[in-house]
Amino acid sequence: MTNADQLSRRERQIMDILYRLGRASAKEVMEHMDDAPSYSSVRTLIGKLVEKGHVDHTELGLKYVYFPLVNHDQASRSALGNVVKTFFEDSPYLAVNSLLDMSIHDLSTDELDELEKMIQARKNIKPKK
Amino acid sequence: MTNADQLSRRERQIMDILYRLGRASAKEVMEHMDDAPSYSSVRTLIGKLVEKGHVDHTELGLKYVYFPLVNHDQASRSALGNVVKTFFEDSPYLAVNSLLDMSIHDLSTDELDELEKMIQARKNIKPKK
DNA sequence: AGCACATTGTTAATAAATTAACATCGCAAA
DNA sequence: TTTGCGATGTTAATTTATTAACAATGTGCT
Repeated sequence: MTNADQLSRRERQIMDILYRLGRASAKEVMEHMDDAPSYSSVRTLIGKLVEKGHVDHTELGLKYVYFPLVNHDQASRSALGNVVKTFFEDSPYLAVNSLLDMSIHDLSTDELDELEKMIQARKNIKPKK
Repeated sequence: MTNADQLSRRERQIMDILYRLGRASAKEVMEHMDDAPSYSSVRTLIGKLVEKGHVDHTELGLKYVYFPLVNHDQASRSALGNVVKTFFEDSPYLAVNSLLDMSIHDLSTDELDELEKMIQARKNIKPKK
């Protein structure tokens, strides 16, 4: 899976919203676009995503509720991997480094503790040098 | 800086290559596109990026060498931030968590040690609860 | 000087994305 | 029932992206 994305700007924008929300109606998608075009346009775009197989929908009562077909976990790894490849020389270490750096104020001591435990656990799994 | 990106698929693709390489000639950019169009097309696209103010060039000897105008560090933070917002509920903790998870085999014990130290350093900076 | 080569500059045709008008359908309230 | 509302379905016009042909420039070699 290299990068045969092929998503246009608007399509990517909508996919991101769907990943953030999990699932959403066309109207909700529109409300989450800060530069939204008409409702009609949003529906056309979603329709294209459905055609391309990126999105499906269920009929919840009257309205359609759309959701991504590639699951959240897989998509997030892919997105993270791309950033690591593009900006961090393909080194997860450098990426984590930067992430810690830029979010020092957002991480609680509890979370830092958790991360430390997580790293220690990983060290134990790996062979000692 | 929300997301007034406005970059087309090809433009984004070229920007990513420039960020990976730091700087590159049109020819080099083309060689790094696995689905490259003609050399002529690549130059047109780069030209548009220059017009839009995303890229500049210096004349190195005969040829032009292009490079991103937004510096690597700033761009990487932005890209990482977007992924965190889209896929990790805006939580750096969850992102680091996932990054560690997906790259367990790529991290050396030395790197794990480094990360642990880094986290400990951050804990010391923060007030004890 | 004159030619080959590598590069940049200009322009235009084609394809795709974006936008949205208009039509339709189904439920629910009067 | 019929009217209105909230939604979906269809189609088309417009804008933007993508592609690339062709011209021009400039260097270095013979």
